[in-house]
Amino acid sequence: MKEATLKEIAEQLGISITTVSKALKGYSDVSLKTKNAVISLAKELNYTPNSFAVNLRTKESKTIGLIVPEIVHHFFSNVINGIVAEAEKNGYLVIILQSNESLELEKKQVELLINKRVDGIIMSLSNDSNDDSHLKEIVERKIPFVQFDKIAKLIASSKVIINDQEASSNATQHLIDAGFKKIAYIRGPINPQNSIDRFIGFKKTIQANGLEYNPGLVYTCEQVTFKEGVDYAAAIINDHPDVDAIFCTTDLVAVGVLSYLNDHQITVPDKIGLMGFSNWFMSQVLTPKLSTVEQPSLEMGIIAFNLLLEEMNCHKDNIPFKPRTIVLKTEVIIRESTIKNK
Amino acid sequence: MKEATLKEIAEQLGISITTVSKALKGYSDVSLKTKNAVISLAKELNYTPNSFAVNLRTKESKTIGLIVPEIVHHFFSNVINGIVAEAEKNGYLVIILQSNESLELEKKQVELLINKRVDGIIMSLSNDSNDDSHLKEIVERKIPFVQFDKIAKLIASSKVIINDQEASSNATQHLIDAGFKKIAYIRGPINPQNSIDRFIGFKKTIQANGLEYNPGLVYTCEQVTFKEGVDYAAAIINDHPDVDAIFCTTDLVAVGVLSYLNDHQITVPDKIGLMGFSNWFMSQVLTPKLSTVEQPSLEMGIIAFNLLLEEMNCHKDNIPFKPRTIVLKTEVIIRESTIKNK
DNA sequence: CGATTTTACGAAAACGTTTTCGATTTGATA
DNA sequence: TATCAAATCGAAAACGTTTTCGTAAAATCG
Repeated sequence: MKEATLKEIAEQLGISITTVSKALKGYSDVSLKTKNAVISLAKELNYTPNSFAVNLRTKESKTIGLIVPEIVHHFFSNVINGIVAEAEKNGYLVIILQSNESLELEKKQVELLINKRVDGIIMSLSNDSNDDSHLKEIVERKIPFVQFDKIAKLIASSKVIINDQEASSNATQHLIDAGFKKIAYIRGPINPQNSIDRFIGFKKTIQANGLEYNPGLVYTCEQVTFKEGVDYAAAIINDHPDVDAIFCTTDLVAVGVLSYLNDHQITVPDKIGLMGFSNWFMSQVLTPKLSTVEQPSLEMGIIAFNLLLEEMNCHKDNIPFKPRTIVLKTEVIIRESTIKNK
Repeated sequence: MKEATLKEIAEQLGISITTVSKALKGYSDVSLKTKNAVISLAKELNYTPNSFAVNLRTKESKTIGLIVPEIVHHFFSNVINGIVAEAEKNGYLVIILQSNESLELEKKQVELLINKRVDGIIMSLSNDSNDDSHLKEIVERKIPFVQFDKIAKLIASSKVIINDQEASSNATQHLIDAGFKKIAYIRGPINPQNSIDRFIGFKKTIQANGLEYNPGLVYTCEQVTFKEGVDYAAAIINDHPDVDAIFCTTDLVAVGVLSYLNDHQITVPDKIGLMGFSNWFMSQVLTPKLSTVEQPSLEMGIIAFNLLLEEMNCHKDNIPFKPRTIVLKTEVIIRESTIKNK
C-alpha cells in the first residue's frame, strides 16, 4: 500500500494521466462522467498530489522563510504569530529560523533558505549584523524579500519598521513632563539601526528640553538581557546616586532594573522613575506596573507578509516590483512606574 | 541570467550531466581533473542544487512539521527552540504551525503537513482535541511522529512528557508542608491529559495528608489566560474567604491571580499562598516571586526531535521502529509566594 | 604482446506532476 | 450529405536531479 499517484488512478480507470490531472484540477475539457470517476477514486485511494513533483514542475513551493534573532522573545513571537497566521490564510507555509543574534548563523540560514528555494524571505537582522553580503545575494537572486524591525537601510527591499526615533523621543518627553530631571539611558547594541535611532530620540529630546546631556549616563547593552538590566541598575545607583529616572531600550532590561531596585528597597517611581520599550506582556503585571512604548508587533507581521506576497505575485508573473517601506505608529503607555505618588 | 543547473555546467564543460552530478557529490569514479573543473565552474555559476528535483528524486525533503497550540507561550517557545536548534544541527528545517487551541485548525494543519510530505511531524495537542482521526492518519501513512506535552495516550507514537501527576503532587505537598490548609485549585481544561493528571496529583495529595478534599475549591480554566486568573481569584476570595492558598495549573494564571491579590491588598503569601506551574520567566521577577514547578522545556524539544530523527532514519532504511515514551523530571521551585513571613 | 583489471565516463530511466498541442469523436449547421 | 465547431481525450515534453549499468580507454600483469 504505497502512495497513490496520478498514474495509478489512470491505470485503474483505463484513462490517461493527463485526463486524471485535468479532472482533479477542474479543467473544462473533461466530461462530467470521467471527472466524477476520477475524483471518487482519488478520494478512495487517499490521493494527495506529490508536492515535490508539483514544486519541480511549477517552480514554486508555497513556502517562505523567516529569520528572527530569537523566537522566545515577546516582540518577535508576536510578529511571527502575525506572519504565520497571514501566510496560512494565503496557503503559504513558514519556515522559521532563529539566528541567535549571530551574524554567522544568520548567513548560514540565508543559504539554507536559498537552497530550499523558498518563494520569499522575511527577516529581522541580528545584533551583530554589520555585513550585507548575504542580503545582497537574496536581492541579486531576485528572491522576494522583506525586512522588519532590525533592518539594513541600504538593501533595496521592502521594510516594515516603526519610527524608533520618534517613539523614543515621545517616551523621553513623557519622563521629562512627569518631572524627572536626571535620566539615565540603557541603550541597545551599537549596530542595529533601531537601537541607534532610539538613542538619538532620547538624546535629542533631552537637549531640546534644555537639560544637560551627559554621556556618562548612557549604558550600552550587548546581549539585551534581564541580567544586564540588573547589573546596569547597580552600576547606575553606584555611579550616579542622584539619577531620578532610567529609560531602557526594551522592557526585558527594564524588568532587570526593576528587579534590582525592588530588591534594594529603592522605590519606583518615587525614588527612581522607570520606562521600558515594547510593552512586553509582563510589564503590566509587575509591581509597580511598567510604563513603556507599545509596538504593533502582530500588525507588523501581517503587513510584512502581505508586502512579501505582493512581491511574490509580481515575481511569478514577471512584472517588476517596487519595494516599499512602511512605518507603523507607536504609543507611549503610561503606567505606575513613571507617575510619582507625591 | 537564470538559475544554473547540472545541465548547464555539463554543456559548458563538454561532459555529461551524470559526471557533473557525481563530481559534485564526491563519487569516486571521477578524475581529479574533471572534478576540479566542475567544482570551480559550479562555484562560478553560483550553482545550488534544485531542491525540488532532489526531493522528488530522493523522496525526502529534510523538513519536518511542528504543530503547537501557541507560539507566543513561554513553555512552547522553549520547546520550539530546542526542536529547531536540534533540527538545524542535523540538517533539517522545521515548519512551525500553531493550532490556536482549535481542533479544527489542528486537523487542517496535519493535512497541510501530509500534503507537503514532510519527513516527520512533532506535535502537542490543542485543548479541545478529543478526536484522534487526524493523528491516526499520520500513523497509518507511516509518517514518523512524536507527541509531546499534551498527548493522545492511545496513539502509537513516541512521546515526550513529564510526570504531571507526580509534579503536581510534589507541589501540593510543598504547600501543605509550608502550613497551608485550605487550598483552592485552578485547573486546566477538561480534555488534555496533562491537565487531568495535574488535577489528580493535587487531589490525591490533599487526601493523602488527611485534609478534606472540597470540589467547590476547584475552578476550571477554559482558555488558560491571565484574565481567567484574575477572575477566578475574585471568585475564590468571594466564595471562600477562608482559603489560604491557591495552586494554579500554570504560571500565567497564577500571575493573573497575583495581579488581583496585589491590587486588592491581599498579601501573598501571608494572607494567601500562591503556587504556579512551568516556571515562566516572569515568575521570578514578580513581587513576591512566584513558587512554581520547573518543566524542562528546552530538553523536551531536543529529545522530541531526536526521537523523531531516529524514527525517520529507520523509515528511510525500511527497518521497523518501536515508539518510545520518555518521561522527564520536574522540580518544585520554592520562592517567596509560598513561604510565610511569620 | 595478449589478457585482465582499473579508471573514467555517459546513456538512460526514474521520480510525479503540469501543460501544450494535436487528434478524434460527436453534434450542429447549411 | 458535406462542412464546421464543440467536446473529449491523450502523447509527449519538460522540470532537474540521482543512480544503475554498461562501455571504452588506460593501466597492469604474466
